[in-house]
Amino acid sequence: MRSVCLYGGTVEEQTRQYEPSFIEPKWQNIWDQKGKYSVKEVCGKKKYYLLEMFPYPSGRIHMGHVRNYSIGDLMARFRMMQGYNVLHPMGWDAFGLPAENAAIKHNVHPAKWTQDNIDYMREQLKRMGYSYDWDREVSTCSGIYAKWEQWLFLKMYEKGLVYKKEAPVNWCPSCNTVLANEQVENGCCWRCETEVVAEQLSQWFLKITAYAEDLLAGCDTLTGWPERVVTMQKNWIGKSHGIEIDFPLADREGCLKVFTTRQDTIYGAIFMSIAPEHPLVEELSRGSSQETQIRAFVKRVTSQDKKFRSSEDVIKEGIFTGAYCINPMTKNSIPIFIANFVLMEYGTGAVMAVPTHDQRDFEFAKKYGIPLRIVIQPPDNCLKEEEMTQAYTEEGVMVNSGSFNGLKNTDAMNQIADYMEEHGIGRKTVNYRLRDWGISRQRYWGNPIPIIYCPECGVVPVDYKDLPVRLPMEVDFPPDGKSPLPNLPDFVNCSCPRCGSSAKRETDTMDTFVESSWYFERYASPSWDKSPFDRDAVEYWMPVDQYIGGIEHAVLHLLYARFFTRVLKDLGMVSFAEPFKNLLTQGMVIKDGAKMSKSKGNIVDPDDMVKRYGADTVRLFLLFAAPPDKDLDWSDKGVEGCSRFLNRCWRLVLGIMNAIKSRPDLKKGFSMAEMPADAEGLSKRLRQLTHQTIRKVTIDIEDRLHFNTAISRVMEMVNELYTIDLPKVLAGMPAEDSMQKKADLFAVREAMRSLILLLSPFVPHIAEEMWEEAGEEFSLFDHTWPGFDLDIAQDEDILLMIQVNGKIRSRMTVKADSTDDEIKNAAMIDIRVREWINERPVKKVILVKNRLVNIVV
RNA sequence: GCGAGAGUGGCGGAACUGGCAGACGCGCUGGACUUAGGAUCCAGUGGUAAAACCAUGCGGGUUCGAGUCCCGCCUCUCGCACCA
Repeated sequence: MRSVCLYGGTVEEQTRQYEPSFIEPKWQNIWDQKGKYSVKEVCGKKKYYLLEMFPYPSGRIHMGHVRNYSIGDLMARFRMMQGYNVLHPMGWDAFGLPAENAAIKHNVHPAKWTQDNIDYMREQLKRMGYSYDWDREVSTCSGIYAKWEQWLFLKMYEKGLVYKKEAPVNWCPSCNTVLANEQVENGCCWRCETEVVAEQLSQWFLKITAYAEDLLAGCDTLTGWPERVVTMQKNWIGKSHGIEIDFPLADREGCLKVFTTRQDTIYGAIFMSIAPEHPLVEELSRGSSQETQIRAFVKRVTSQDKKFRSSEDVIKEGIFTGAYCINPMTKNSIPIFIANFVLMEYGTGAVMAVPTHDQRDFEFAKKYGIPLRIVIQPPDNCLKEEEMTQAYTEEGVMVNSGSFNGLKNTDAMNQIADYMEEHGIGRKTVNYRLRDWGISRQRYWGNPIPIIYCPECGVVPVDYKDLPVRLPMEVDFPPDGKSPLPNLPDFVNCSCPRCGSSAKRETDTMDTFVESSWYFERYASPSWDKSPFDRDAVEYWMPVDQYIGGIEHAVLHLLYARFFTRVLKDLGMVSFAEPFKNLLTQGMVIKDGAKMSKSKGNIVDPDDMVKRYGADTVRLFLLFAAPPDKDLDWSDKGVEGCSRFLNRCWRLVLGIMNAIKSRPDLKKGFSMAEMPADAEGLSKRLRQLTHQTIRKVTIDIEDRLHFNTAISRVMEMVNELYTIDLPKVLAGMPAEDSMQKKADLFAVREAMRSLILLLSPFVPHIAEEMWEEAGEEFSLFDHTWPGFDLDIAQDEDILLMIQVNGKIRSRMTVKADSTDDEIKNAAMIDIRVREWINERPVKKVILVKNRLVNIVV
């Protein structure tokens, strides 16, 4: 017989303990059995599509997932309570390399490994109590998903958006596969950080560049996205306006095309630099006295790995080809160099070199003793070629530039471009940094590319009726990490769909970013089998109203998904171009100053935390410790604080209910819910607190996405309720009924109900349990989000600061309806204010409504 | 180098359009209740002897009033990076 003390130990009654390990599974089962979160399209009901980036089934959920999904669940439940028809699905980005590595290491089939992981992680997510509609679960390695993705590939093929070409590609020697440009970070593989090397390979590409302009223009419509993500996308697309200029070759046919954005400097172009990979390298250097040296140079540079070659501190070097071309403006003959810093991937792979006004060209010219020619002079001082120590890249006045002399270079830009177009020297062009998306992967565990190579017909797409091309399940994984597919005759050998002769199947699989480019549409009709998705369902749910995920996909996944959506639109399959209306990029979970990772040994396992504190506490902590878009420091102490707070809420609600239950008369008044208009005393104080809290929490969640401050508002309310000591107040209420008693009881109930409702999207289990304890009906989540009344929330008395010369010297309370003059006069006669004014004449009195009075003397 | 963001107590973080700097939580200190307290409740907690003064990276400015706006620096984080 132990007494649990409430409010200084006055209540000698056994109070039920808060036991998350009991109540959390309880409510999870109830929600599950009642199908609480499965949704249908309801005509006319306002929808809300809340999506979190689906996980790769790596084995276990980590804290970053838990943070991501806790934010999502909060927002989903909040919208549900606001009356939206909320789609909140979950699935698995299930193809990928780790499954193959596991196959080699543990001798388990990737399909089994993946499925086991999915089963385990699904249980982990269920234990967190997220409001997913599990009926819509999608796994991208399933036959049906693969089928419709291959179908989309073929549609794109028909549209000319898919092509195969031999090109230098990014090869990751550790993953044994090719990577897209977006998947190379600082010259290293995005997944394993191995240095990427260049390989010449024949590869399948998706023509994302055909949408470069549209993707860029669409950026301006992404008003619900973080600005930096939009900027990153814009930079990645990298549009630049310029002009393509023809430099005729001297002593032979043809010309060298260059792309430049600085046509104003063309009169200073006194040599030419071309990339070592440039197709004219061979021809131009033929017959040169140093042909062998040129070969050696080209070979050396092209064999350097990407990271090394593109790093800033690589010295600029080059070699003269022996050939010349003509500067079309000066008509001078200028030498053509091969230079290591010129990129074949950008522009035309050739640049006109203007050493006086481009730092790279300057360094190059200095090294090889090429003379300089200034064509732009700064407005004030006069540059001299022989005194220059660096290139002058600022604005200025044109000199040495024929008929353009004397013009501001910024003004000359267009005039020169026009002149060149008129004289057939060049064409205005737009150039993009964006490259086509290489999707071939030399891997097994991915979606097969549905293509057949026929010795008669060439490249032939698989027939639609033969979809999907299935991965063979009987496979041995070679220990060298290479794909087993090319060595499987049953898979490779097939007959040509066109002529029937024996043919070979494509053995590359698709980049897994293809799956994540349309899964959000698949959720709308996850078992649909007539096409990738049911158009009506997609039109009902899409676009995603709120998308939540890590910043690491700012370019990769988000760009691909935008591209795919545009393709679907052009295929007539959807009506919209942008898939994600609002985007929230959540920060990382940090421990001891570093991102949680196995190698750092600073991982906190969600399972352990849930076991110790319960899912609600973990969720609350992740939402409370930082705003969602900032990095979050994991703190064991902080978690305890959240656990403590939930216990406090629990005792508060149960304490009130105990007091009510022990007094039949209170119970009666308590449930009547009738509020007299002119509330005074307790009820007034309580109602004001309640409505102020509702107001702040609602704004914090809905408008500002500041969940941490929303929680702090609720904490303030709880603290305030504790100082009132409601159980004691209730116990001391008179036996006979009165209007005052009714009002007070109503206000207590309103406060308690509101408190639980405000907490519910953060901590749904304890909220549901307290709701039940408070005698309310299941389910809390059928109840609408509490509204607030501004009149009730309004303070009658306002505390005003009084400043003298901008420094706070006193404060006073005034009635909310006081006039300006009343307030000013009241401030002037304040004793402390008089001392500070000290008989000096008052120059000015500034009044800021509801804030302060400032007296200037 | 370019672009974006940030710099506030011992710590995580508050402060909407300029208007009580440090909400809320952690930690710490004291007290209450206790056989006990690492449970719970109450109080305190930026600095300094101070009711005054000083404090939001540094230096200027605008203003009655600046964490917030402007100018110039410093530092950190992120993205892009020889892009012609």
